[in-house]
Amino acid sequence: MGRVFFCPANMRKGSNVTTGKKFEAVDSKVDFIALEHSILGLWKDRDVVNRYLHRNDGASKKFPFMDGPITANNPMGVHHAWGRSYKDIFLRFRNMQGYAQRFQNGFDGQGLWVEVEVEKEKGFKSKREIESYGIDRFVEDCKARVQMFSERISEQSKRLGYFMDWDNSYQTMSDENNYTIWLFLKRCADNGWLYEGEDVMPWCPRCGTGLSQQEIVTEGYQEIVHPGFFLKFPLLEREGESLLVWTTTPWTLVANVAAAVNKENDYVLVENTYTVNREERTEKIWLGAQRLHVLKGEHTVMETVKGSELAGWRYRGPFDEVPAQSKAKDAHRVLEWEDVGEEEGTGIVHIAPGAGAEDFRLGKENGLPIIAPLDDSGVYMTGFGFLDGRPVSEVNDDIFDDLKRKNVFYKVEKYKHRYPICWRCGTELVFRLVNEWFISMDELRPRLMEATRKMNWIPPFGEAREIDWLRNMGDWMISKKRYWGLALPIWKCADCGKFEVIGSDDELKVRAIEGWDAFAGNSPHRPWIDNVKIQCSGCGSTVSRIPDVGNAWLDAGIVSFSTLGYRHDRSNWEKWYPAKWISESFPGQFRNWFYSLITMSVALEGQPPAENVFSYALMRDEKGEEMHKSKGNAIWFEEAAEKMGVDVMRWVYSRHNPASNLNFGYGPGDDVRRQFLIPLWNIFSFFTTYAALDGWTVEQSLLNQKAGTPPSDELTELDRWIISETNLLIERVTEYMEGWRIEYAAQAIEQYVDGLSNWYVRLSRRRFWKSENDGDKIAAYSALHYCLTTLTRLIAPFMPFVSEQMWQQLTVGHDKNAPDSVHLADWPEADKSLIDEQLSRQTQLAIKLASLGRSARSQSRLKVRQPLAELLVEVRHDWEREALPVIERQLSDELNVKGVRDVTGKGGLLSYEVKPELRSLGPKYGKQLGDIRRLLGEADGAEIARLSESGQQIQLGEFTLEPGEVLVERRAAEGYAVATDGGYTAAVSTEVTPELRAEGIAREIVHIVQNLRKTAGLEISHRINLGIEAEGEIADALRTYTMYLIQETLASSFQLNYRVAGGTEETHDLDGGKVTVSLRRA
RNA sequence: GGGCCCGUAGCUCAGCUGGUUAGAGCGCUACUCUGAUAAAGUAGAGGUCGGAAGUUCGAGUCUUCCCGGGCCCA
Repeated sequence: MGRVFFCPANMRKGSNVTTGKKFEAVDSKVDFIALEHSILGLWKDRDVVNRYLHRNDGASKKFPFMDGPITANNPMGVHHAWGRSYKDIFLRFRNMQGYAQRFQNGFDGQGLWVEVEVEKEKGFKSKREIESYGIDRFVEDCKARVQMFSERISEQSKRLGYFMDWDNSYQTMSDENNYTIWLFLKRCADNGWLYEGEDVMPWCPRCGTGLSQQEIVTEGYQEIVHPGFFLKFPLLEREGESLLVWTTTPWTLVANVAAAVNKENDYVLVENTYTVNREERTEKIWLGAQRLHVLKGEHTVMETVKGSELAGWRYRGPFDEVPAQSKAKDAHRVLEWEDVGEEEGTGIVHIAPGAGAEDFRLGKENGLPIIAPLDDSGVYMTGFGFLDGRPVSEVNDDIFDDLKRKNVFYKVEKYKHRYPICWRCGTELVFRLVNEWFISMDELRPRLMEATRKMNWIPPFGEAREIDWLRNMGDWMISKKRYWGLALPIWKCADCGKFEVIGSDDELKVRAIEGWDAFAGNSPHRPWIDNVKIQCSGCGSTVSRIPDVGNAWLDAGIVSFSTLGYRHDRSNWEKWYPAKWISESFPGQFRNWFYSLITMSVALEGQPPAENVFSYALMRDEKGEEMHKSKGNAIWFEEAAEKMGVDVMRWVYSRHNPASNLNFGYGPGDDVRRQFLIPLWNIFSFFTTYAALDGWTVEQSLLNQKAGTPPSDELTELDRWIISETNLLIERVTEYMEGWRIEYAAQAIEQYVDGLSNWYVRLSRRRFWKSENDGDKIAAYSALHYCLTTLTRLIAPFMPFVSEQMWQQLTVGHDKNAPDSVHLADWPEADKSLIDEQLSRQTQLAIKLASLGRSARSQSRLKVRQPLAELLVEVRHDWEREALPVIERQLSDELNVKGVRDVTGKGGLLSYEVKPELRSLGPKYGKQLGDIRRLLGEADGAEIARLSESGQQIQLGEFTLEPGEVLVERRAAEGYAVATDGGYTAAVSTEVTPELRAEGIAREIVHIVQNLRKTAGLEISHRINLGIEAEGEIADALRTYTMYLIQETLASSFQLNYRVAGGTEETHDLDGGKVTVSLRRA
């Protein structure tokens, strides 16, 4: 090694920046949760959050984040904390790198979810109750709820260590947000994309509103058991024959218009004999050829035809007598429909275009009449006979009886399937014919796809998911027949039918012909906005707003415009749009926020709203099961924060692969605390304890630029190694974080900490412990301090609390240029000149050989305290042989041997004993086995072992043995204990000479004294008076190693065969005799 | 029916563009070591990398098909 001058770039801030401040010892025991609270106080006292938010205000490079609004309807759970940790971590990382950023948090507050909670609070069960309570009061209650939970979530987020501009969060319920959506909707109308349509929609009878496609798919399906009704449709032109149909929604039978078959499939006519009420009955029934097993009783197949033969047949419907059927009953016939399958039911499908989404489409294609049976509360309208005025949920039994009476009932059996339910109240949905407002997607769809492909999706399969959604989705239904939400700015003339979209508050004021004064001063919500009337530009009539409110994803989708002053402050908007990145959980957001954000951005500006989309999966409990309040396995944020600690929580999140579900709980938290956080803390505690003891200060650091820069030979190989590793770590973590591979970054840090703890510190302990303040000791302090201060900044984004504590004690006041919070510090930059790949590989080799050496020692049954003469190693590569002298010291220290010898290629560490494998050789060779046994004994065991293990045949005199026909046993060569793995071998000589034995005894005694010091409650720095009573070889050893004993145990005085009066004492029975140790603080 | 993801040790998962003998943590047992460590080390196991075929000098990794699980759409 040449003389290299050390001066790490990240410490090169100028001369004389250090102070003579001493370190304060840190206890190895720590209460992380108390620490977190004290750090929260420190941040407050020093105004750290504010200074953090504005530290890059003047920066030329920027990295704008656009926050997806969190629903302000409930307190935050640990699953929210997961997503918010990602946001905070990447924001902190970029902030340390010096990018200007946006720190605006968002709250989502309009929509049915809030209404449902307020209804629960008030005990409302229907829309009528809301209206009699007063829409204005109800809306105010919704606003208040959102306000309350916004504050609650803000407080929780602060506890999480989430640094945001909390006083400046945006609200989707704000006037600005709503009016910006008006602008968007007007643009849609101008482009001809906005229309009012009739459709059959999934409908919640309790909430009295339709649900959009997006809403159903999230949590919208449940396994439900329904009655599967089988019934007969008698055919008009084929006397005595019936179609057998099946339905799980008997309430739709009254709206039946047609029956459908698949023209490709086979259908059969059967003569079916079965018993009803002890009476035998025979009927002719048509059904799918693959569905015969649904029949009761006996059957005989009479005829088989393709479905196309059935098309056009007319039948009598089950409810032809009710008035509402008057327009349909003569039209009942069989249709062809390719979607009819053979997997369930009878192969013949009942079609009710007014009560099913697919039915509606089929009806339109075939020009069928539509019968719509239900009102908006799920109650039958008039014209449906005995069903009139009855709620849909109660009619199954009566329909059942009625069909029996009409003799068209065949049978009923339970049927379990996935059925849509209301995602907020759990009510089973029905399908209803309604008028709703839509944004047409035909023109937008290709543009949305193009924008989606331009974005960088993390994980990459997100793009495919979004594209798949865009390909399959229908038009966007944006209306909702509710109260609390965006007031759709659509005024539709009752007289001429013309509708107009108002694009802003100013425009409305100009157009208003009445009601403006009643509205002015209120937010643009119901009921106040509904006062405002305009004049129809078509016919001049006075026009009211439609009563509908908007889909909540409009609210969240507009934020890339509304939060940036798109309407009034273009330059600000231009500065921050489009976002550099956004982040949400992916399972729901492809069709929700990602979708609406892209749609609105493309519609208004023709470009993607963000460059990068970082998304993540779902949280489960630690057993992998879904978390549910009712199941009792949900974890509240506050509880987790105070029990597990926020740093631990955040590290659990950080080290996890975001693309897969996270099994979260106290078990995994505990693992992180024990395996990562405590070892990390212990290094910190170790450093401060000894630095305080020795009075070492940063002024003395070899890694600061000072007059006479120290040459590298002050630093050991070990120091240079850990400094190299530190710079490698900086490189890696930076690269991973820039590539959004947060879990790689966290795992790299974990590996580094493990190496720092279990190799660097472990092997350096003696350097700190020895009493003289020499160059080697100063080098050790310098290296370790450098590592810790660098590491502190690398972990700051992930664990803001513990990193802050470490920064305060390692840097603040020691380095004059250091900011008073780690979160105001710069992200470290790697100094490539300090990275030594060769040294890295060499040390890896040392770690591997040490592991083998420990294994060998453990087989020798000799304690590591017993010094041994030498370690013999075999390695595989030339560079490894050359590296051995470099790592010799590390190995001999770690394994307590006097020297390391390279025996690569020399053999001899192992001897092999080969025996015949009798089970296979016996039957094969019979009596010749004796010869084989003899020949094997004479042969070269090592050579046979080699052949056998490389799968080659073995020539043994006249015999040729297969590789599996010998058994190889390894023995260590005489006088050695051996361990081998993957071509590497380590052996220790097991011979203990009298000299080695004496040294071993001395070390044993030191060990006993050290333990006794602990027992006596002495601190590390206390000096003692020591007395030992012993005889024979123990006494001899102590005489030889008196100086060693005194140094190691900090003894001011030592006397052999003496008992320290009034001290602590212990007697031990050693191999060489009894020994009594007594000591007392000097 | 279409799209996406997943299948590696008892459990939870790593394994990046194909490359020596597939790893970690947890869990179990035994032993060792310890004046930083509530730790650590060593050993014992435990795997036909879901299955089959193919491409290749070489496949956990690429291709195809199949099986199983999950999510989404229809």
